[in-house]
Amino acid sequence: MKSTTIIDVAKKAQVSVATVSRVVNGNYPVKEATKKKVLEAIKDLEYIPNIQARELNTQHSSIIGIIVPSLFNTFFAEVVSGIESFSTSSGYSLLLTYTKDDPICEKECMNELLMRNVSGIINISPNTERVDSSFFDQMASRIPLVFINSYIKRPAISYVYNDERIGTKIALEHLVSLGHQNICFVRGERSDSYEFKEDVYIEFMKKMGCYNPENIINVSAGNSIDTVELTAKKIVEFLPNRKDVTAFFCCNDLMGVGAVNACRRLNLKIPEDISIMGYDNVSLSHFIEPKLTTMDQNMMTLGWTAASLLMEKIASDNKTSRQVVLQNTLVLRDTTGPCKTNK
Amino acid sequence: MKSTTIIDVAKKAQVSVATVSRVVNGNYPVKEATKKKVLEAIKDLEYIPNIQARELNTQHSSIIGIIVPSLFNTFFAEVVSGIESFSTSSGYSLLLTYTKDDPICEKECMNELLMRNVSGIINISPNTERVDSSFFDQMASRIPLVFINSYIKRPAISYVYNDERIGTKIALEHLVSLGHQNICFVRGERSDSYEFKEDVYIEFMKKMGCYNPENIINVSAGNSIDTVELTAKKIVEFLPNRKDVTAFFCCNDLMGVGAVNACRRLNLKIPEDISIMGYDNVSLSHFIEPKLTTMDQNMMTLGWTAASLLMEKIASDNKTSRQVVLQNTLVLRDTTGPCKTNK
DNA sequence: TTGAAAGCGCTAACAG
DNA sequence: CTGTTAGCGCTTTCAA
Repeated sequence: MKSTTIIDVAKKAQVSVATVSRVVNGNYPVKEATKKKVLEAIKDLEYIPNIQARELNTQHSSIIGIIVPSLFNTFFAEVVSGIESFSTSSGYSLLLTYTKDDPICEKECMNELLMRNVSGIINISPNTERVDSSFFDQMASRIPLVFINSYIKRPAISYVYNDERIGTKIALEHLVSLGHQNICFVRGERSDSYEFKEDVYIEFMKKMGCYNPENIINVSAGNSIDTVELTAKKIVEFLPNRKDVTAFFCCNDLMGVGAVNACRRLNLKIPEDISIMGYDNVSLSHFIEPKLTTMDQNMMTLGWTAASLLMEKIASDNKTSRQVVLQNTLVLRDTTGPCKTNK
Repeated sequence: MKSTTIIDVAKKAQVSVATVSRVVNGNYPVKEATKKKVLEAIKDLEYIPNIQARELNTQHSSIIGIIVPSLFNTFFAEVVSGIESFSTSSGYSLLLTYTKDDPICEKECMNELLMRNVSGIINISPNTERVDSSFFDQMASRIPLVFINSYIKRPAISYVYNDERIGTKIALEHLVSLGHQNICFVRGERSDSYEFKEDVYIEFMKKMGCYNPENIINVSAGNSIDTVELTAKKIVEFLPNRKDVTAFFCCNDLMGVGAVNACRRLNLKIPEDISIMGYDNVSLSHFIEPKLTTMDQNMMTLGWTAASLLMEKIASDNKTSRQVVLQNTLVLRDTTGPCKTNK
């Protein structure tokens, strides 16, 4: 499987390899007649340039490394699409690695990408708190790094994330504006984002004078294939004993959909009897009916911005870092409505 | 951002680059003391070998190119996970490209991967009928190619696919066994898999003596974020004029969910009034309620097998090809039931 | 057990 | 405008 090289083309066209290189890259003047000869030879030989060799030479790579926990959660798939939409148009390709939610694996991914000489790395939902942060500092000094939705900040790394504190508040205010007071908080375990949201929730509810710690439900795994069903079961168990609850705030859309399913099983009408807020606005949230009211996490923008931040970093030879904060916006759909008891 | 090279290590350890290479690769004997010196230098300098240079030299690559239409349908994400589970353990990385359902783009992806010198390409759901098949032959002669769920077969390409003909038949038989006769076929455009499902459908319905070309609905984009809604709208339009239709066979689960939504909007009870079959068994199919009856496409196995077939091809220097056929199995859930008019 | 050196395919001075 | 040549970082003969 020996492939044709620039030398073969040069021989066939009876010119030097430099000339071939010139017509391929179009970066230096070449006489029209010569160019034609070369182009012909390229076509005859079905020559395709070897980018690896080119990039070894130019000391420049056009591959972006991506680190995701998995693609199973469409949140990540949507972010990757956002990255792709930016990077493809700038001539970059995507090298994809999986952490499987394992910090050790995450380190390996980084090393792997470094060896492959990618021009930069985008890490979606890094496990910063579980990996020695000096590791990230060290990495950041070697290669442009952009983190998406990371909670720890290091000076040499660029970040894009949503302000989920404000987003949570907006969501809760929406429910309150509809007259809800007994709002149940549904979360998963082991993610800073749940902690943040819970903090905001507790403070908010206390200020309203209707905080009740029993209204916090933890469904354990928050991003697994089982999250929907886990949530549904928990709520089917919980709700019958808590008739006063009129709304659910769910930390992500999987939980939101689980809540919808639970209420259906309990023969509750949505949103007449009970209101449900999701979070993320993954496609699932509008695939189901009633369509889920949720907070948009701007996945496409997240990915797109991450890619553009990475380009900035590459352009500045990794000398600059920047942070971009996006705002979650309320996506009003069919699962929230006026509180029954206040009608 | 100059990174440390093998030369730096050699200098620091006061040995030749060849020796460093030997300890890095562990493929030739090196005296213990020397090895220790080198290892120390590597650690001090935080040396990471440049795989691009290595592979340029060894004429061997350890990257697998993947071509997907998009990641919006989790079908693809799940297949990619299957590929990943095999390839990572064999030391291969994944270069991901998107066709956006565009045959031109698909060709570009192939070229892009070829230029990047990947060791082989896995194409998930190729668009074979719209691309000049000589293009694929030509590609196959240059680089190991594995197609997943492809329609056309070329001798130099390896294939894994589900026998969707039999699967489609099983699905249709399931509907017929419930008494359905006027079964509507819902497909998208531009994918081989729709074509052969339609073939089977037509033949099947003709044999039953109830084929009606008007019962074939094309929702256009079959794998986009809009597929669910597109399908729902089409069916909401279609169904009121076709009261005789009692069941839908949908070419994938996105369409299946769209059909469920449509029937709900029309106040039809599922499965009492109407039955719906999906196809794929993506997670979405059991996230919604009623949970979708569907055909399992073994996405993980599909991906895993594709990767192993690719390894075979690489090992044989692209001299051998093989085909693996998997069977779709019926996943009985809540959206199919006895035909009303036959009750 | 080690080093010197050729070369993987390509680009970019430099010289003509 | 075009050819010659020196590498990019690495592996691997071939000699020592």
